[in-house]
Amino acid sequence: MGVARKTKSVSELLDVFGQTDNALSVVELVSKLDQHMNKTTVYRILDRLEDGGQLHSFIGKDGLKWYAKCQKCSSSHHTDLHPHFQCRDCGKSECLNVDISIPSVANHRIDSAELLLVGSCQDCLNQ
Amino acid sequence: MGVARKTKSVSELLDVFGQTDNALSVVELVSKLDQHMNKTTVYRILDRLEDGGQLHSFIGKDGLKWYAKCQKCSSSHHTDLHPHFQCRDCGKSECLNVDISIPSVANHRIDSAELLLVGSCQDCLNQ
DNA sequence: ACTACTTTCGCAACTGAGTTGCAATAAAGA
DNA sequence: TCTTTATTGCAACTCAGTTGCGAAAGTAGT
Repeated sequence: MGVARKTKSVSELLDVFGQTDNALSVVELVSKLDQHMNKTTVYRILDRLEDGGQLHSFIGKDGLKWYAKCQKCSSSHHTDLHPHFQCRDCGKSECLNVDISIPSVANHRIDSAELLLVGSCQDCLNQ
Repeated sequence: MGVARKTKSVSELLDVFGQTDNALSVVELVSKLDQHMNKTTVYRILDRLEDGGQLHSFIGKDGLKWYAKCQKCSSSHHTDLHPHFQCRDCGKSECLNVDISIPSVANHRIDSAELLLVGSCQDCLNQ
């Protein structure tokens, strides 16, 4: 389905994603939008935006959920297969513009893959 | 540090891992060992075993933590870098004996990587 | 075996991310 | 404007994982 109605909450959330190229954790979004909407609403809108192909999500190294804008994703399937990077120092995550190859595995059907790289980002290396 | 004392609980937990080559979710372990030890104990022993290099862990597609036996891991760093597979039908996870190449990323220092493949396992394909 | 020391365990209470049900609200089309 | 239906807020809940502390059990020394 995705988003059916352009509500104020939806545009506010999209605005936040429009202001950055980084991925955003749900926790961060909920607290950033705390004055504007309920956390349940944040969760539900993120769901719908992912459903509609505007956002994609991944699980960070600590098990928390992150969302980022889609570049080449479609609602049917996410063609924009790319790794994600998470900085162990500052915690920020980002999408990487790198192609990855998914190994084929005997006797398994692979539907999707998620590669998470953990290390130090540029900002944290320079200090 | 790892495990300093060979307690009954530690050997029971290692026994469970000895009986399978699959990865085991913490949730599964806690419920399987429910009659034998407290869940806090399970969490703490798993921590110590990972610390000592006997087990390694990864985060499943739903954000839950999984553990598996180490083959070539050391306590200093896990040299046995391999992807993990999780079946979207039955939920089971396993370590894959496949080498993966970690892309290098400009202006980032990569310390570790985690590749999770999601799809259908052999058992679920055959039914 | 006994003692002393230190790690480990159980318990109970807690934290925090994510979910659910339902009544109230607000888009969008007629 | 009216009606329909998606969306929102709220409050309560679920459940994985954590914490503090007193009790129990390894381990080393004698």
